[in-house]
Amino acid sequence: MAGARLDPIDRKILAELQADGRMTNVELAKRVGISAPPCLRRVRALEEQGFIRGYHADIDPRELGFEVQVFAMVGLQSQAEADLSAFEARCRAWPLVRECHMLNGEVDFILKCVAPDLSTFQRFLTEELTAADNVGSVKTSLVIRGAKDEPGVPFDILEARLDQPA
Amino acid sequence: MAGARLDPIDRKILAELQADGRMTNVELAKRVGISAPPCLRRVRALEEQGFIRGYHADIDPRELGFEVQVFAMVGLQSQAEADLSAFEARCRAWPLVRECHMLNGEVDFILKCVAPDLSTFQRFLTEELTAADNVGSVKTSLVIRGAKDEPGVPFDILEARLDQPA
DNA sequence: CCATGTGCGCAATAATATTTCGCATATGCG
DNA sequence: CGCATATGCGAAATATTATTGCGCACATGG
Repeated sequence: MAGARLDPIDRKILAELQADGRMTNVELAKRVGISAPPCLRRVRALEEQGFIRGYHADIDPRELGFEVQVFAMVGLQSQAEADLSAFEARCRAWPLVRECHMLNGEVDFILKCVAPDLSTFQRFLTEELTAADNVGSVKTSLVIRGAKDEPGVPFDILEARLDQPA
Repeated sequence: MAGARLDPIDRKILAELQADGRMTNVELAKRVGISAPPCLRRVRALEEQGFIRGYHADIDPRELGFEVQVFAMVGLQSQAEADLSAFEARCRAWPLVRECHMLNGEVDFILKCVAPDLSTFQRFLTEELTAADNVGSVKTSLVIRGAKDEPGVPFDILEARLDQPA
Protein backbone atom coordinates (compact mmCIF):
# COMPACT_ATOMS: atom_id res chain seq x y z
CA MET A 1 0.00 0.00 0.00
CA ALA A 2 2.56 2.51 1.14
CA GLY A 3 4.63 1.23 -1.75
CA ALA A 4 2.42 3.21 -4.06
CA ARG A 5 5.13 5.84 -4.40
CA LEU A 6 3.91 9.28 -5.25
CA ASP A 7 5.23 11.31 -8.13
CA PRO A 8 6.12 15.00 -7.84
CA ILE A 9 2.67 16.07 -9.04
CA ASP A 10 0.94 14.02 -6.36
CA ARG A 11 3.14 15.53 -3.68
CA LYS A 12 2.44 19.01 -4.97
CA ILE A 13 -1.28 18.28 -4.83
CA LEU A 14 -0.99 17.14 -1.23
CA ALA A 15 1.04 20.19 -0.28
CA GLU A 16 -1.44 22.56 -1.92
CA LEU A 17 -4.47 20.93 -0.35
CA GLN A 18 -2.82 20.90 3.04
CA ALA A 19 -2.27 24.63 2.70
CA ASP A 20 -5.75 25.34 1.31
CA GLY A 21 -8.20 22.51 1.49
CA ARG A 22 -10.96 24.40 -0.26
CA MET A 23 -9.04 25.30 -3.37
CA THR A 24 -11.05 24.56 -6.49
CA ASN A 25 -9.90 21.73 -8.65
CA VAL A 26 -9.39 24.14 -11.52
CA GLU A 27 -7.02 26.27 -9.45
CA LEU A 28 -5.27 23.20 -8.10
CA ALA A 29 -4.77 21.82 -11.60
CA LYS A 30 -3.29 25.13 -12.72
CA ARG A 31 -0.84 25.14 -9.82
CA VAL A 32 0.39 21.60 -10.31
CA GLY A 33 0.65 22.00 -14.06
CA ILE A 34 -1.89 19.56 -15.44
CA SER A 35 -5.48 19.92 -16.65
CA ALA A 36 -8.52 19.60 -14.44
CA PRO A 37 -9.70 16.05 -15.20
CA PRO A 38 -6.48 14.18 -14.41
CA CYS A 39 -5.99 16.45 -11.42
CA LEU A 40 -9.36 15.46 -10.02
CA ARG A 41 -8.62 11.80 -10.66
CA ARG A 42 -5.39 12.11 -8.71
CA VAL A 43 -7.12 13.79 -5.79
CA ARG A 44 -9.75 11.06 -5.65
CA ALA A 45 -7.05 8.40 -5.77
CA LEU A 46 -5.12 10.10 -2.97
CA GLU A 47 -8.28 10.16 -0.89
CA GLU A 48 -9.09 6.51 -1.51
CA GLN A 49 -5.52 5.41 -0.86
CA GLY A 50 -5.61 7.13 2.51
CA PHE A 51 -3.06 9.84 1.87
CA ILE A 52 -5.83 12.37 2.43
CA ARG A 53 -7.88 11.47 5.50
CA GLY A 54 -10.32 14.34 5.23
CA TYR A 55 -10.78 18.07 5.09
CA HIS A 56 -11.49 20.36 8.00
CA ALA A 57 -12.23 24.00 8.55
CA ASP A 58 -9.78 25.45 11.04
CA ILE A 59 -12.01 27.08 13.63
CA ASP A 60 -10.61 29.56 16.16
CA PRO A 61 -11.49 28.20 19.61
CA ARG A 62 -11.10 31.60 21.25
CA GLU A 63 -13.74 33.17 19.03
CA LEU A 64 -16.12 30.41 20.05
CA GLY A 65 -15.54 31.04 23.72
CA PHE A 66 -13.02 28.30 24.39
CA GLU A 67 -10.48 30.41 26.23
CA VAL A 68 -8.52 27.65 27.88
CA GLN A 69 -6.15 25.09 26.39
CA VAL A 70 -4.35 22.57 28.56
CA PHE A 71 -1.89 19.74 28.16
CA ALA A 72 -2.36 16.89 30.62
CA MET A 73 0.24 14.21 31.28
CA VAL A 74 -1.39 11.06 32.53
CA GLY A 75 0.19 8.08 34.24
CA LEU A 76 -1.84 4.91 34.67
CA GLN A 77 -1.62 2.33 37.42
CA SER A 78 -1.76 -0.61 35.05
CA GLN A 79 -0.24 -0.64 31.59
CA ALA A 80 -1.84 -3.91 30.57
CA GLU A 81 -3.14 -3.63 27.03
CA ALA A 82 -6.77 -3.94 28.13
CA ASP A 83 -6.30 -1.07 30.56
CA LEU A 84 -4.56 1.11 28.03
CA SER A 85 -7.36 0.54 25.55
CA ALA A 86 -9.97 1.28 28.18
CA PHE A 87 -8.36 4.61 28.95
CA GLU A 88 -8.13 5.50 25.27
CA ALA A 89 -11.80 4.71 24.84
CA ARG A 90 -12.64 7.00 27.74
CA CYS A 91 -10.60 9.79 26.17
CA ARG A 92 -12.45 9.41 22.89
CA ALA A 93 -15.71 9.90 24.77
CA TRP A 94 -14.64 13.13 26.50
CA PRO A 95 -15.39 16.11 24.27
CA LEU A 96 -12.92 18.38 26.06
CA VAL A 97 -10.10 15.99 25.16
CA ARG A 98 -9.17 16.76 21.56
CA GLU A 99 -6.04 14.68 21.31
CA CYS A 100 -4.72 11.64 23.14
CA HIS A 101 -1.31 10.12 22.42
CA MET A 102 0.36 7.22 24.11
CA LEU A 103 3.98 7.97 24.98
CA ASN A 104 7.08 6.10 25.99
CA GLY A 105 8.88 7.06 29.21
CA GLU A 106 7.44 7.81 32.60
CA VAL A 107 4.24 9.40 31.36
CA ASP A 108 1.78 7.06 29.67
CA PHE A 109 -0.41 9.56 27.82
CA ILE A 110 -0.45 13.17 26.81
CA LEU A 111 -3.81 14.84 26.31
CA LYS A 112 -4.58 18.12 24.62
CA CYS A 113 -7.72 19.64 26.08
CA VAL A 114 -9.83 22.73 25.48
CA ALA A 115 -12.43 24.32 27.74
CA PRO A 116 -14.54 27.48 27.88
CA ASP A 117 -12.94 28.56 31.13
CA LEU A 118 -10.66 27.39 33.87
CA SER A 119 -13.41 26.27 36.23
CA THR A 120 -14.94 24.07 33.56
CA PHE A 121 -11.58 22.45 33.04
CA GLN A 122 -10.96 22.06 36.76
CA ARG A 123 -14.29 20.33 37.14
CA PHE A 124 -13.42 17.98 34.30
CA LEU A 125 -10.00 17.36 35.79
CA THR A 126 -11.16 16.51 39.29
CA GLU A 127 -14.47 14.86 38.59
CA GLU A 128 -13.67 13.00 35.38
CA LEU A 129 -10.03 12.58 34.50
CA THR A 130 -8.36 12.19 37.89
CA ALA A 131 -11.34 10.25 39.15
CA ALA A 132 -11.31 7.81 36.26
CA ASP A 133 -10.53 4.17 36.77
CA ASN A 134 -6.84 3.20 36.65
CA VAL A 135 -5.61 6.80 36.47
CA GLY A 136 -2.56 7.21 38.69
CA SER A 137 -1.03 10.64 38.23
CA VAL A 138 -2.13 13.69 36.26
CA LYS A 139 0.03 16.73 35.69
CA THR A 140 -1.49 19.64 33.80
CA SER A 141 0.03 22.65 32.09
CA LEU A 142 -1.95 25.62 30.87
CA VAL A 143 -1.11 27.01 27.46
CA ILE A 144 -0.07 30.61 28.00
CA ARG A 145 0.18 31.44 24.34
CA GLY A 146 0.53 29.65 21.06
CA ALA A 147 3.63 30.24 18.96
CA LYS A 148 3.12 27.82 16.10
CA ASP A 149 0.38 25.50 14.96
CA GLU A 150 0.97 24.05 11.52
CA PRO A 151 -1.14 21.25 10.14
CA GLY A 152 0.22 17.90 9.13
CA VAL A 153 3.43 17.35 7.26
CA PRO A 154 6.46 19.47 6.29
CA PHE A 155 6.51 19.01 2.54
CA ASP A 156 9.64 21.04 2.09
CA ILE A 157 11.53 18.40 4.08
CA LEU A 158 9.95 15.66 2.04
CA GLU A 159 11.06 17.15 -1.26
CA ALA A 160 14.54 17.79 0.08
CA ARG A 161 14.93 14.14 1.10
CA LEU A 162 13.70 12.78 -2.19
CA ASP A 163 16.35 14.78 -4.00
CA GLN A 164 19.01 12.85 -2.12
CA PRO A 165 17.99 9.19 -1.92
CA ALA A 166 20.29 7.07 0.24
CA MET B 1 -15.38 41.51 18.07
CA ALA B 2 -16.21 38.35 19.93
CA GLY B 3 -19.46 40.10 20.80
CA ALA B 4 -20.71 39.23 17.34
CA ARG B 5 -22.74 36.40 18.83
CA LEU B 6 -23.47 33.55 16.50
CA ASP B 7 -26.91 32.17 15.98
CA PRO B 8 -27.67 28.44 15.88
CA ILE B 9 -27.35 28.33 12.10
CA ASP B 10 -23.87 29.86 12.19
CA ARG B 11 -22.78 27.34 14.79
CA LYS B 12 -24.17 24.50 12.72
CA ILE B 13 -22.26 25.80 9.72
CA LEU B 14 -19.03 25.86 11.71
CA ALA B 15 -19.63 22.38 13.05
CA GLU B 16 -20.34 20.98 9.59
CA LEU B 17 -17.32 22.62 7.99
CA GLN B 18 -15.09 21.49 10.81
CA ALA B 19 -16.26 17.93 10.17
CA ASP B 20 -16.03 18.22 6.38
CA GLY B 21 -14.29 21.30 5.06
CA ARG B 22 -14.89 20.43 1.43
CA MET B 23 -18.64 20.07 1.63
CA THR B 24 -20.33 21.94 -1.19
CA ASN B 25 -22.29 25.01 -0.28
CA VAL B 26 -25.43 23.39 -1.63
CA GLU B 27 -25.03 20.41 0.70
CA LEU B 28 -24.13 22.68 3.59
CA ALA B 29 -27.21 24.82 3.01
CA LYS B 30 -29.40 21.73 2.96
CA ARG B 31 -27.95 20.53 6.27
CA VAL B 32 -28.36 23.81 8.10
CA GLY B 33 -31.83 24.38 6.72
CA ILE B 34 -31.49 27.51 4.61
CA SER B 35 -31.02 28.11 0.89
CA ALA B 36 -27.63 28.31 -0.79
CA PRO B 37 -27.15 32.08 -1.21
CA PRO B 38 -27.61 33.12 2.42
CA CYS B 39 -25.60 30.11 3.47
CA LEU B 40 -22.68 31.20 1.33
CA ARG B 41 -22.99 34.74 2.68
CA ARG B 42 -22.77 33.39 6.21
CA VAL B 43 -19.72 31.30 5.42
CA ARG B 44 -17.95 34.31 3.89
CA ALA B 45 -18.84 36.40 6.94
CA LEU B 46 -17.53 33.71 9.30
CA GLU B 47 -14.29 33.64 7.33
CA GLU B 48 -13.87 37.41 7.37
CA GLN B 49 -14.72 37.68 11.04
CA GLY B 50 -12.02 35.17 11.85
CA PHE B 51 -14.17 32.33 13.11
CA ILE B 52 -12.85 30.25 10.23
CA ARG B 53 -9.09 30.63 9.92
CA GLY B 54 -8.70 28.39 6.90
CA TYR B 55 -9.24 24.95 5.44
CA HIS B 56 -6.75 22.13 5.37
CA ALA B 57 -6.55 18.64 3.97
CA ASP B 58 -5.69 16.19 6.73
CA ILE B 59 -2.69 14.31 5.38
CA ASP B 60 -1.54 11.07 6.96
CA PRO B 61 2.12 11.57 7.93
CA ARG B 62 2.79 7.82 8.02
CA GLU B 63 1.79 7.40 4.40
CA LEU B 64 4.23 10.13 3.46
CA GLY B 65 7.06 8.45 5.29
CA PHE B 66 6.97 10.44 8.51
CA GLU B 67 7.06 7.52 10.89
CA VAL B 68 8.07 9.37 14.02
CA GLN B 69 6.12 11.78 16.17
CA VAL B 70 7.64 13.29 19.30
CA PHE B 71 6.65 15.67 22.06
CA ALA B 72 9.49 17.78 23.41
CA MET B 73 9.34 19.70 26.68
CA VAL B 74 11.71 22.62 26.59
CA GLY B 75 12.98 24.73 29.47
CA LEU B 76 14.80 27.97 28.72
CA GLN B 77 17.53 29.63 30.72
CA SER B 78 16.03 33.07 30.44
CA GLN B 79 12.29 33.77 30.39
CA ALA B 80 12.67 37.42 29.47
CA GLU B 81 10.13 38.32 26.83
CA ALA B 82 12.79 38.95 24.19
CA ASP B 83 14.23 35.49 24.79
CA LEU B 84 10.84 33.81 24.70
CA SER B 85 10.08 35.49 21.40
CA ALA B 86 13.43 34.52 19.99
CA PHE B 87 12.82 30.88 20.81
CA GLU B 88 9.34 30.99 19.28
CA ALA B 89 10.78 32.46 16.10
CA ARG B 90 13.32 29.65 15.92
CA CYS B 91 10.53 27.09 16.31
CA ARG B 92 8.59 28.66 13.48
CA ALA B 93 11.63 28.23 11.26
CA TRP B 94 12.11 24.52 12.02
CA PRO B 95 10.00 22.42 9.67
CA LEU B 96 10.06 19.37 11.93
CA VAL B 97 8.39 21.40 14.68
CA ARG B 98 4.69 21.48 13.82
CA GLU B 99 3.39 23.00 17.04
CA CYS B 100 4.91 25.16 19.74
CA HIS B 101 2.98 26.22 22.83
CA MET B 102 4.17 28.26 25.77
CA LEU B 103 3.16 26.69 29.07
CA ASN B 104 2.95 27.66 32.71
CA GLY B 105 4.77 25.59 35.32
CA GLU B 106 8.27 24.19 35.23
CA VAL B 107 8.39 23.57 31.50
CA ASP B 108 8.42 26.65 29.29
CA PHE B 109 7.37 25.16 25.96
CA ILE B 110 5.90 22.01 24.54
CA LEU B 111 6.72 21.13 20.95
CA LYS B 112 5.03 18.61 18.72
CA CYS B 113 7.50 17.31 16.15
CA VAL B 114 7.42 14.89 13.23
CA ALA B 115 10.31 13.21 11.44
CA PRO B 116 10.85 10.53 8.81
CA ASP B 117 12.79 8.35 11.21
CA LEU B 118 14.35 8.34 14.63
CA SER B 119 17.83 9.23 13.49
CA THR B 120 16.58 12.30 11.67
CA PHE B 121 14.86 13.42 14.82
CA GLN B 122 17.89 12.67 16.96
CA ARG B 123 20.02 14.76 14.68
CA PHE B 124 17.56 17.62 14.92
CA LEU B 125 17.39 17.22 18.69
CA THR B 126 21.12 17.28 19.31
CA GLU B 127 22.31 19.60 16.57
CA GLU B 128 19.44 22.09 16.49
CA LEU B 129 17.08 22.10 19.43
CA THR B 130 19.35 21.29 22.36
CA ALA B 131 22.14 23.29 20.79
CA ALA B 132 20.01 26.38 20.32
CA ASP B 133 20.70 29.55 22.17
CA ASN B 134 19.11 29.89 25.61
CA VAL B 135 17.77 26.32 25.65
CA GLY B 136 18.26 24.82 29.09
CA SER B 137 16.60 21.44 29.32
CA VAL B 138 14.86 19.25 26.76
CA LYS B 139 12.87 16.15 27.58
CA THR B 140 11.40 14.17 24.72
CA SER B 141 8.72 11.50 24.54
CA LEU B 142 8.05 9.36 21.53
CA VAL B 143 4.47 8.82 20.51
CA ILE B 144 3.84 5.09 20.66
CA ARG B 145 0.39 5.25 19.19
CA GLY B 146 -2.36 7.78 18.63
CA ALA B 147 -5.68 7.25 20.33
CA LYS B 148 -7.56 10.40 19.40
CA ASP B 149 -6.90 13.38 17.17
CA GLU B 150 -9.93 15.57 16.68
CA PRO B 151 -9.70 18.97 15.05
CA GLY B 152 -10.65 22.20 16.73
CA VAL B 153 -13.63 22.67 18.93
CA PRO B 154 -16.21 20.40 20.62
CA PHE B 155 -19.43 21.83 19.28
CA ASP B 156 -21.59 19.49 21.31
CA ILE B 157 -20.27 21.13 24.47
CA LEU B 158 -20.88 24.55 23.01
CA GLU B 159 -24.52 23.83 22.26
CA ALA B 160 -25.04 22.27 25.68
CA ARG B 161 -23.72 25.39 27.41
CA LEU B 162 -25.81 27.78 25.39
CA ASP B 163 -28.92 25.92 26.41
CA GLN B 164 -28.16 26.79 30.04
CA PRO B 165 -26.93 30.40 30.18
CA ALA B 166 -25.70 31.46 33.63
C1' DC C 1 -48.75 53.23 10.99
C1' DC C 2 -44.85 54.10 8.50
C1' DA C 3 -39.49 54.42 7.72
C1' DT C 4 -35.53 51.65 8.13
C1' DG C 5 -32.59 47.68 8.51
C1' DT C 6 -31.74 42.77 8.27
C1' DG C 7 -31.89 38.49 6.20
C1' DC C 8 -34.20 35.14 3.34
C1' DG C 9 -34.95 32.90 -1.14
C1' DC C 10 -36.12 32.86 -6.23
C1' DA C 11 -34.21 33.29 -10.64
C1' DA C 12 -30.51 34.17 -13.80
C1' DT C 13 -25.62 33.85 -14.85
C1' DA C 14 -20.86 32.42 -14.24
C1' DA C 15 -17.74 29.07 -12.78
C1' DT C 16 -16.59 24.49 -11.55
C1' DA C 17 -16.88 19.51 -11.34
C1' DT C 18 -17.38 15.36 -13.73
C1' DT C 19 -17.89 12.18 -17.59
C1' DT C 20 -16.64 10.53 -22.05
C1' DC C 21 -13.53 9.58 -25.34
C1' DG C 22 -9.49 9.69 -28.44
C1' DC C 23 -4.39 10.36 -28.47
C1' DA C 24 0.37 9.90 -27.04
C1' DT C 25 3.98 7.60 -24.59
C1' DA C 26 5.81 3.60 -22.26
C1' DT C 27 6.28 -1.41 -21.53
C1' DG C 28 6.49 -6.25 -22.42
C1' DC C 29 6.91 -9.83 -25.50
C1' DG C 30 6.88 -12.60 -29.80
C1' DC D 1 12.03 -4.60 -34.42
C1' DG D 2 6.92 -4.24 -34.39
C1' DC D 3 2.78 -5.00 -32.47
C1' DA D 4 -0.61 -5.71 -28.18
C1' DT D 5 -1.50 -3.78 -23.72
C1' DA D 6 -1.49 -0.45 -20.15
C1' DT D 7 -1.25 4.16 -18.30
C1' DG D 8 -2.20 8.85 -18.12
C1' DC D 9 -3.13 13.18 -20.41
C1' DG D 10 -6.33 16.63 -22.24
C1' DA D 11 -10.30 18.51 -25.33
C1' DA D 12 -15.13 18.68 -25.41
C1' DA D 13 -19.69 17.99 -23.61
C1' DT D 14 -22.73 17.82 -19.64
C1' DA D 15 -24.17 18.14 -14.86
C1' DT D 16 -23.49 20.63 -10.48
C1' DT D 17 -22.25 24.38 -7.93
C1' DA D 18 -21.11 29.13 -6.86
C1' DT D 19 -22.39 33.74 -7.21
C1' DT D 20 -25.01 37.87 -8.25
C1' DG D 21 -29.11 40.70 -8.41
C1' DC D 22 -33.32 41.66 -6.91
C1' DG D 23 -37.89 41.75 -4.36
C1' DC D 24 -40.31 40.19 -0.19
C1' DA D 25 -41.17 39.30 4.71
C1' DC D 26 -40.35 40.33 9.33
C1' DA D 27 -38.60 43.07 13.28
C1' DT D 28 -37.53 47.66 15.34
C1' DG D 29 -38.21 52.26 16.66
C1' DG D 30 -39.99 56.31 15.99
